[in-house]
Amino acid sequence: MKIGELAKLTNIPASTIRFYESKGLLTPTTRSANGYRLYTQQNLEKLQLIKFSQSLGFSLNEIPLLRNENGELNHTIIIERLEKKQKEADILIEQMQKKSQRIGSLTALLNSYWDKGECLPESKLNELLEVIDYK
Amino acid sequence: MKIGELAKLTNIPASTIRFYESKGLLTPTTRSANGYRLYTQQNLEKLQLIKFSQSLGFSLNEIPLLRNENGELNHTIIIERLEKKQKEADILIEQMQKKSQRIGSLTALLNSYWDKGECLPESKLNELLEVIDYK
DNA sequence: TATAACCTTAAAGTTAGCTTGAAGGTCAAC
DNA sequence: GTTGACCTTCAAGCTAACTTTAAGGTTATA
Repeated sequence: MKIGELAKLTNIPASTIRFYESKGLLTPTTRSANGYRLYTQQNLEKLQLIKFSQSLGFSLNEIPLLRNENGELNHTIIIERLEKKQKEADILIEQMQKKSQRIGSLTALLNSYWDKGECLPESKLNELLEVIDYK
Repeated sequence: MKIGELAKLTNIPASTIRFYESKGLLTPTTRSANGYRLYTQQNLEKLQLIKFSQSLGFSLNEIPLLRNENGELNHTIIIERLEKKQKEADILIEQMQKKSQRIGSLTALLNSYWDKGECLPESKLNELLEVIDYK
């Protein structure tokens, strides 16, 4: 199939597919006589695997590292990196939860000032940050 | 105080402080005769508030929007935006939790293949993605 | 045959939040 | 009087993952 068809099937812009090629991530198996890129079902699956890997938190630079020299997926490395990504994700979750809590506390605090008809004393920032457990 | 002192006190590089000024976020109250930037305690607090706002998820472009024309913090807008940021954070947490679970399922699946001495069948990607609840 | 919908390449632009570099002025100490 | 640590401005560079533009070749259809 030509690049436009692949783009439609995967919902990935042709420009992005060409960009991935320039990064060495996905080279079409063949070219037609006129120079058009021709993709196979395997190419399509590899493209989907790229998007899937991204969704797991892998950068475009990391994706080729999941395969060994002959292009096969390397189980050992994949599992190792997956566990690392999971740890990173879990740390991020914790940080985001703290952030969400801080926002909640801050909102409550601002509302209590507001209810008293007062303004947030910008000079009391440091106290404020302690109240909502920042730093 | 001069920019170097402010940089040391806040642990923010002088280049970053100048960059914030170029973005209209923090203008020093005065300049000395030789053109050096001179900052006050209020300037320092405003700088810390910038960093704090960033930590809550506000972009540099959003930060000025939290103040009204005369430069005062606008409670109504702040609370409105804080609630929006909290929702965004909570959505991100959910997504990250799903991602972490997907990684866990995928790792388990890969390990089960591996234990049987088999390789991941790249062509069965679609089945795989269903197993780990992707899409 | 013309026109629209494809395809090609190479290079530049985008966004955010900085950092780095070049070229030079200021100031305190030795 | 010179060395070194400051400060100044303006401009360019950086990263990631694309997108856009320009200039041109190909193909299907009316």
